[in-house]
Amino acid sequence: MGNEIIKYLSKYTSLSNELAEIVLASTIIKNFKKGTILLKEGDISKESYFVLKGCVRSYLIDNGEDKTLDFHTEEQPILPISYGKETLSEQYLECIEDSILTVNTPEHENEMFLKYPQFESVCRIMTEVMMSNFQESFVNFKTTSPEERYLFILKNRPDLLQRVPLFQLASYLGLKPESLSRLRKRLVKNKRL
Amino acid sequence: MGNEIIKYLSKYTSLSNELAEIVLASTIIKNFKKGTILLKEGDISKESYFVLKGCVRSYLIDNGEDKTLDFHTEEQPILPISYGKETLSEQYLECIEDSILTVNTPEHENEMFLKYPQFESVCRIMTEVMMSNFQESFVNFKTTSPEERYLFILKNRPDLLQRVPLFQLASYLGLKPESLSRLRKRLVKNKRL
DNA sequence: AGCATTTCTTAACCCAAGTCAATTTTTATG
DNA sequence: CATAAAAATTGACTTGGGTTAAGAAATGCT
Repeated sequence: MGNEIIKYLSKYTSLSNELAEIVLASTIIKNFKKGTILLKEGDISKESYFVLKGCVRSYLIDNGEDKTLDFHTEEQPILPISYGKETLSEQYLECIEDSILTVNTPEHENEMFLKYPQFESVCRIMTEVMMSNFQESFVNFKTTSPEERYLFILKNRPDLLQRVPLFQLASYLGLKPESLSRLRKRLVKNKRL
Repeated sequence: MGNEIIKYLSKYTSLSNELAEIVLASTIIKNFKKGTILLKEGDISKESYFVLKGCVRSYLIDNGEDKTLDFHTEEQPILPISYGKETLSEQYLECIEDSILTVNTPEHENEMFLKYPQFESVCRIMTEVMMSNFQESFVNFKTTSPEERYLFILKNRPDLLQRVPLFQLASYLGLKPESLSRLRKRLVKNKRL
């Protein structure tokens, strides 16, 4: 447990064995019980994460309504919107399963940058990769209907349907639970899905 | 013209006078006529931009349908989704006004990083800022209705309504032109807007 | 200026999502 | 295991966006 983060970094940036050792040695891994709130509205976000095991839901309360922004599962980074900023978070992060996460802070990062300047490059590239992936998610959301989004999840993250309650999935897809219920019914009827 | 980019960088990162000079001296500024396509489907994206003057529309053709992803105007960076990646772009970038842009390439960046290692830090921070802003845009889009999005534009980027044809604004808001037309009519009727 | 093209608006109709309310199913908990 | 609570479904009704088609308004062009 823990070298997943090296595997992940290596996918996008060439990491020397030396630097891999350093990253691995300085990575903080923590366990969180299901239900743990990692970040809540009004907090200042001081940590970013990487999911080794489990599932973290990102959401916000908008006019009293709980709206899921994302589900983070194995091998995915979690970068809070206000991470490293002074502004108060509107975002919540909740472990919806027992989870094992690497935990990172701006202070820790800066320390690493000073000690190992090559690490700055790794982080810049990773942020660029995350930006690119995130842009793709946005495009995907913007150019598809709720039905297409549901089918996309079914195809690309089928595990989510087992791990996540439907009413949370609904808000993730931009729907009310009742509508997701009807959408699913419609699919079964029309396409024998 | 050109020191806007320094002003922009300085908003988010502390730039030494020396580094500011260097950035300014090595910044490439180009003029583009209205209608210029900076990036098109199938291209490999080799340039990122910063708008000094004008307007660049980002869009893609999805099932034959033109869908606007963003409008980039003065003081805004343009980071193509596939910038620096090997993958073929699905995205288009078009100057919808005569525009003055700074032009940047991965090669140029890497050169700068080698010569001026502090510049890597500037770029990392800028990418983090862009990531954060972009996440906020996504949240905004995901948690609002087309009407709310229209009112948001009206409030926060009123210039767009003068600069951009409504049918392009419609797809930006996630609507068909006919629906935007009705939406606007509805607003006038109900809220005397 | 005059004509063609593009953009914008309007109307009628359909369908999917929202709303509200009630019920069923599933899950948690003593 | 029984009961309460939470989650999911269903139904009736409203509303707003998509579709198609037509016409009006604005813009471009020679």
